[in-house]
Amino acid sequence: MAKTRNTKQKAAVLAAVKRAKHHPDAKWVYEQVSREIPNISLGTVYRALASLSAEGLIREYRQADGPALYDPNIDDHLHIHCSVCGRIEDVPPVEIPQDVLESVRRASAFAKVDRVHLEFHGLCSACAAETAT
Amino acid sequence: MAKTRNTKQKAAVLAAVKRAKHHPDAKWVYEQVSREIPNISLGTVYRALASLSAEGLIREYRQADGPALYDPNIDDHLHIHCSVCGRIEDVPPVEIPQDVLESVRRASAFAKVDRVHLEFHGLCSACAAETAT
DNA sequence: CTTGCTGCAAAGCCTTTGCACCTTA
DNA sequence: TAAGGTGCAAAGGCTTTGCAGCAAG
Repeated sequence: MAKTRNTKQKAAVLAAVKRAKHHPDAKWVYEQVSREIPNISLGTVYRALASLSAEGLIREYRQADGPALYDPNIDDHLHIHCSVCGRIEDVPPVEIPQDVLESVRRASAFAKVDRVHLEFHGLCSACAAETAT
Repeated sequence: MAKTRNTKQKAAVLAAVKRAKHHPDAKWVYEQVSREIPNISLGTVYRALASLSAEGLIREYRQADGPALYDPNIDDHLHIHCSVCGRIEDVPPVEIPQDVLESVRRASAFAKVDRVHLEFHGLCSACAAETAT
């Protein structure tokens, strides 16, 4: 890995992501960091986010729709999405049994299966309460 | 659902997706259909794909990176991606046990968990053969 | 005839990138 | 002072959309 410098921009981006109480996107981070460094550019935010992800200090979470999200939580975990409001919460990892992976491998004729993407969708309690109304 | 008309454009788009031996994107479909209907527009292809997906005749498969893919196979199934060449193959569905879903629901404090997204990544046999060389 | 569909082109959204200047180590 | 980072703005990839004319039912 190429050596990376400590700049105030990158530090501010890291701090912003780390203090987020959700899974922010680049725009949110940009707005946050702009308060401290008013002339920072969005391009720099993207570059810092990419660099921090590569270093493992944050996690990049690309979604099928919408912008990439950045996750301050680098521990192993999964996500659940509320289908109504879009809220995303962390949940503990779920293990897929080896024999299931093996059957997937056989069904696909792949040489190996090394990664599984698992994500949940549901209805968060806030939206459930509103719906009930 | 609003009633939808049968146009030759839509029929040609459906036929193109159905005869695809892979998971085509809009551009591929556009190129295919252009042979029959040379002046069809890409916008129409997108609209037809959206309409056919809504009708359940094909399946839309949005990826985190790259274009949306359209799947001629509407039976319940999952996908495995080769991390080297990007090839995508279908695999049979994998059931997540109810008690696992329930523990996810509890961990997230969601009212319910109704959908699970599961996808595999690995190394396809063709790429494995090349790597071995 | 009515209303949805089409072709065209423009715009939109998110992200990356080229470049000249600046700053870190 | 060398090399990576920054700001700016432009471009890029993919998709959607406004509009006026066309065609299916």
